[in-house]
Amino acid sequence: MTVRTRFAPSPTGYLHVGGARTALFSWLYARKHGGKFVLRIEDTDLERSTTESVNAILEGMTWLGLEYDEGPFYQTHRFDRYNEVIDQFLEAGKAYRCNCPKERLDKLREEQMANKQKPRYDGHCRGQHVAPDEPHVIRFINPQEGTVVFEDMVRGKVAFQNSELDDLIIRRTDGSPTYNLTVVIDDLDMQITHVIRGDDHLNNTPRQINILKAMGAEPPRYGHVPMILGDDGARLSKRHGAVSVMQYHHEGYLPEALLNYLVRLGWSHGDQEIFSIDEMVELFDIEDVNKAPSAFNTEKLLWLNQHYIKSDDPARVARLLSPHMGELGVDPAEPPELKDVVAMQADRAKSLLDLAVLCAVFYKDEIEYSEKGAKKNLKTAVVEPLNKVKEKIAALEDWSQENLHAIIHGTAEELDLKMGKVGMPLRFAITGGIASGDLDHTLYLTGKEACIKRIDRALEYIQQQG
RNA sequence: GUCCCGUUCAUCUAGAGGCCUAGGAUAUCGCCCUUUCACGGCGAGUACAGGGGUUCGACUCCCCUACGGGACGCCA
Repeated sequence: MTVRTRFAPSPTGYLHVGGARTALFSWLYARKHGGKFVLRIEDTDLERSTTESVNAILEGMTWLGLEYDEGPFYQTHRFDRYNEVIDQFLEAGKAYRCNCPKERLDKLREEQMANKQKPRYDGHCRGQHVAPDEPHVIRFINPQEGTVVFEDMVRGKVAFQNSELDDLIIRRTDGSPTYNLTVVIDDLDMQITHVIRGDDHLNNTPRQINILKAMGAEPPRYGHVPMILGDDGARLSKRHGAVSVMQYHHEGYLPEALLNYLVRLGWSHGDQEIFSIDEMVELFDIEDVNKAPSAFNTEKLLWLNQHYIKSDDPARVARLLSPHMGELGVDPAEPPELKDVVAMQADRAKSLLDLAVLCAVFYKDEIEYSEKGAKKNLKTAVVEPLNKVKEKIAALEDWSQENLHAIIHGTAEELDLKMGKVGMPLRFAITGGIASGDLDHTLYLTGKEACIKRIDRALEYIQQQG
């Protein structure tokens, strides 16, 4: 039997990190077992479903690289099939029409709550004859005795009393089928073998198993993964900041960093923190996922992002960085080569946004000084060393890091100054205070012409300050 | 309210009855490296929710309590 998993979001918003993690687990499970990963769009809620949301979800999956093998399938295209099953149920006496007015249902619920009972439909219309042409819903006849037991891949054995369940609606008054019915039919028709989903669905599982049994089918295996909480331990929501996967894209996160972070949330493999996609596929096991919800921690995500920024191929990082450079108004196509700048600057960036700022100075005509930095670094005392370095640079024919290194150190020696007295103002003159790598490396990438220009400008600035 | 589920450092986690003086990672702090900022290296503090059992022995098994989350919809 080939493994078939699925991701089945409802298109009522963007792809959020919780959904992304569930999708990742599902995808990993399929990949690990050489199976198929199916994407299904659960859009039976006509009111709230939008194509923008579908696109947003697709976009998020693509960015993360969670490619699906089949789909996307839309539930709205499958109404005939759902109705077929509902009609069969009706014929076989496994479902019935119900015309209980809302008022009756509300009252029932209130009474049950007052009696400290779980609110549930009382089966009032079970024996009644409701004519097909009057407004009605269809309810599934749920067994009222016995227990539904299943072995969940993450929770272990889970049992629900049938007496806790009621006759749920499977077709609305407007004729549209409802969630618990459609998932069951789809998972069956799409031959899903392993249903990996958020644990907010745990309570739906016994109902779905009962429907499946009524169809004479065997239930798939289930794995309910705990949800993700915000930093404060409360359910993740917009007030926690970025929740949408694409938001992370825009904020300069690498997809592999988010993936790595997400896979470690609720799952681990010994002491290992860094996982390539291949390692995830090889090592991940849904059975090892924790049962408890975990809190999303941006600090750790940031650490992983930095890790990938500094250890990925600089050429690749440069490609991802380019658009962000453009946003800062510089053109990274000009020399120096962006990948060289990235190679030098990557260590100090936690995001591509940071990195863009760090790299932009190498492409600007005019750099800005921070007031505090200028006050500290550009004093009359530094005029002499700056001038000297400038002269030597101007005379330098072979533009190499080694020669620049020699110039800087030579100047310090000649003037009998400590390295810092030469290096600090020089670095400030060249970068305007932006952190960068070795001074000679920084000068080298900045280029001869720009170096001279920037030193001149610093000297001018000092003169103006008097 | 009822049902279901969960609970190890601030956070993510290791732990399958003796390996635990509870390990790793992030964050924090300190030291080292260093022409800056980082990176890197080394080090520090911080946790088994509480109470009862079972056992020679419990973070690990059982029960109760507390706390947290989920579900209870003509949403998915």
